[in-house]
Amino acid sequence: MPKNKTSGAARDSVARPVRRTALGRDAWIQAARNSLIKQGIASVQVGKLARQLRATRGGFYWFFDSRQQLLDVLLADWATGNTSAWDAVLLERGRNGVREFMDLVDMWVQEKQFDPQWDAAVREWARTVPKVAATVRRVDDHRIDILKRVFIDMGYDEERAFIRARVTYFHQVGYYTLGVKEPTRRRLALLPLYIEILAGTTAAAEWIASTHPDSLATTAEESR
Amino acid sequence: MPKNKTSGAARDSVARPVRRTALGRDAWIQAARNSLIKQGIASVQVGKLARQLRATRGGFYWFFDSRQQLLDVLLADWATGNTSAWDAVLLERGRNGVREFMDLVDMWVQEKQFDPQWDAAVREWARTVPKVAATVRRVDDHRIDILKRVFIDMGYDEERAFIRARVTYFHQVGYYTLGVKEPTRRRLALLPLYIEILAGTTAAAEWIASTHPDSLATTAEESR
DNA sequence: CACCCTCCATACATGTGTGTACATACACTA
DNA sequence: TAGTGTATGTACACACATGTATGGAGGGTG
Repeated sequence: MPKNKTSGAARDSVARPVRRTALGRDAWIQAARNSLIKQGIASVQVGKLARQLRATRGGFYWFFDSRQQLLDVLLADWATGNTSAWDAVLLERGRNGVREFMDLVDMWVQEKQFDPQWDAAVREWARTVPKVAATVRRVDDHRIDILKRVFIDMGYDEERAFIRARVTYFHQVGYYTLGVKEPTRRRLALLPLYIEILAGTTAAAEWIASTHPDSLATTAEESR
Repeated sequence: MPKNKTSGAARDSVARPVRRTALGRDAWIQAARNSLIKQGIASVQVGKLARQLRATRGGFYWFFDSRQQLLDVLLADWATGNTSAWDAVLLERGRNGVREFMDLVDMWVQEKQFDPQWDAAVREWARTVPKVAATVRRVDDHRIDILKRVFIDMGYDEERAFIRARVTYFHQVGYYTLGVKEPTRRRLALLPLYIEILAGTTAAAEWIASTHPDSLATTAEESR
């Protein structure tokens, strides 16, 4: 057993500043979520997170028993955190169905309140881990059901509302899965055409005019 | 250097039968593709493939310089192999646009000629590897362009054809990304409703009747 | 039959990730 | 100021993946 401990700095000391406040459990979780979203579940490694946090792996195991436990937390966080915005739409029910639908559309266009990249990352994760797949499926079914109610409020019968909910949701998932990057302007310009197909109504123009008065709806060239 | 070689069986010899014929390069590629589709790109490991093939890693490096080279082949194979069916649709152009559209729909419903799981696996892979993402993007754009031409043949103007192509393609990607599993019967029953929304025509019923006379189009309960 | 080329097995070196043991620094309290 | 719980650093053991070096089995061909 070699006891070469003359120098306090070991091999992997990389200019680690003295931290005044403790990291805390949440810091590890946030770092993990960011890594998950940006580089996939395989990149969520204790050592990598430690480097990002300017720390070593030692502290991690104070908060978590194992890496797997962290992953479980990550999944649970997603299931509750990235769907709450959906539920809000149905809280004020009985309004015009079109209005409810536009609230969801607004959520997608703005990309506030819910993060499509987060969705995509978890979906990628789910493809190879059954437990994750089950959770994602629950969330998807829930969201589709919300959409279905919205279409029912718009006057569609059960079956047609279900199909439109599916088409709309699948379309949105595909849109983000393909990573389409368009400026908000362009997105708003195309919006009426999307709405016409998905919702079967042309009542998108005045909504855009009222919520985004700065958009001139210029139909520019496609710029995915 | 310990020379305990009394037994010919080493640590990783797992009842390996004497192989009469050589594996060949294609055997490695096929095993890799299967593993990619079923368990993701991270599972494509030289050791794992060797075990599946009842061999050791030794032979692999005779055909490939590195694991990366195998992955490159895998990507190239997908780009050419899983899109050829799309191109075939446009070879006999000038037919009825509805007919062309139905050919694509048939491809999706039958899940022949192209493998949605293969698509999903590569898409998952693309999310974290830019080079793969670039290839997937090229393929996606190409397919969307094909769909656009089909809609133009149906009578839509450029812009509307483009949007319908997108909605249709995104919808399909989402459908497979979510891993919806339905019996073909159920799928055919819902088809007219899908077509009505996506293509804006009700000309799906007679097509189903002519190509799938055995389907009674029973609108059963949803059974994702 | 000898030879050679193809293909595969074995052993080794290396890198990297996880989890555990233990020492240690810091803050807060008595 | 001594003490206690919280949080982190350091070192070790282990597992496993990649890639290299090298020997050898086996079939075709002169």
